[in-house]
Amino acid sequence: MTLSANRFIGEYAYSIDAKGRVNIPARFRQALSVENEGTFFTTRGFDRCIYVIPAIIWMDMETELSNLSSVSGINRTFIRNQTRHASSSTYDKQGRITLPLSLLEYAGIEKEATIIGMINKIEIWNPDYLTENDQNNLNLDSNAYDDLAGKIIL
Amino acid sequence: MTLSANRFIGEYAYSIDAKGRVNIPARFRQALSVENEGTFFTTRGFDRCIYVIPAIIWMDMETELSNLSSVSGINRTFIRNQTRHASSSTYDKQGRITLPLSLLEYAGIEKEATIIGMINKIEIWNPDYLTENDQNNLNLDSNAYDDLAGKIIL
DNA sequence: GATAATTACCCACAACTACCCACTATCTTA
DNA sequence: TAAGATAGTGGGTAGTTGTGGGTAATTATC
Repeated sequence: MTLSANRFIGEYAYSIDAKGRVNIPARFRQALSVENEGTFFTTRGFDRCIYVIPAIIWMDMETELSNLSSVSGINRTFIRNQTRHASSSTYDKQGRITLPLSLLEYAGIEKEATIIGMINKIEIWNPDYLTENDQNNLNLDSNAYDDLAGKIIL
Repeated sequence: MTLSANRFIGEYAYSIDAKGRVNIPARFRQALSVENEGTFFTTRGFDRCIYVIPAIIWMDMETELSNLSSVSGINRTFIRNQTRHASSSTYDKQGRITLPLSLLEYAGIEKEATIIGMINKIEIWNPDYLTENDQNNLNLDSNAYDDLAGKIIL
């Protein structure tokens, strides 16, 4: 089963319950926690969404951060911004994770959530923001989109 | 549980009580005191904040200091500046630490404090100074920030 | 050396979180 | 098609976490 280790694809619709729990698609669960006993990391995404990141990938990033010299002010600010919204997490017996309230607010998620596989990480969206966000990106830079499509073909 | 030993991430809001005690986030406690029975060190941060440093990391720094020749005046000054504001500490049964008044004054902390995990150490901030500080750094050096973001990607 | 001030240790309680169990719907397999 | 397994959702409970305050022990002051 090495084929799809840490490779997430597809879109899923789930609900958030009163305790802030979301289901992780069954297909994602194994890859999320490979070799790390069910541990992974959540943080803010570049867009207005939540990132769920496999431990191996997050740890690499952490290691790079720990190699930055604390003497530089901008390094310190960068480290802060990388870690402040992040936390490690595990899922419960039913395969759900509890999302911090701060992240749910950031992503504007209340009851419904769309989960998208982004190859090496997972995104959790407010379903409305998702389509809106991508439409905006397309409007701003449709040429770049076509370039990518031209290079990365099926 | 080797996964996140001595790896501090996340942001937490706590209050300082009348006795100068702050809670240490439960998730940090174990990593803070690995192999040293609850002992760690507090000192001034580079920014206007308080550092809380695991014993293992502090001891490494002490060792390097002890290798500096005392014949050099600048070495002596450097050693002094590293140690004069530092002290060792432990937490009480509820997981709190008592911060020296001098450090609280240095960081301008009164009732509210923001605690940030900085991978291998912890920072304690006056919530107002924190955002102000990082905004200043960004204004001064946003190019360097973008460079870092380009290299260290999620 | 007696008293005041500070610190360390202990207990108490409310809020929250993690863990457990239960139910339904869907998918798989015989 | 029936039966079992898996997946998604909801809720209860015990343990943990954050916060306040009291008392004894230690340190400082006169």
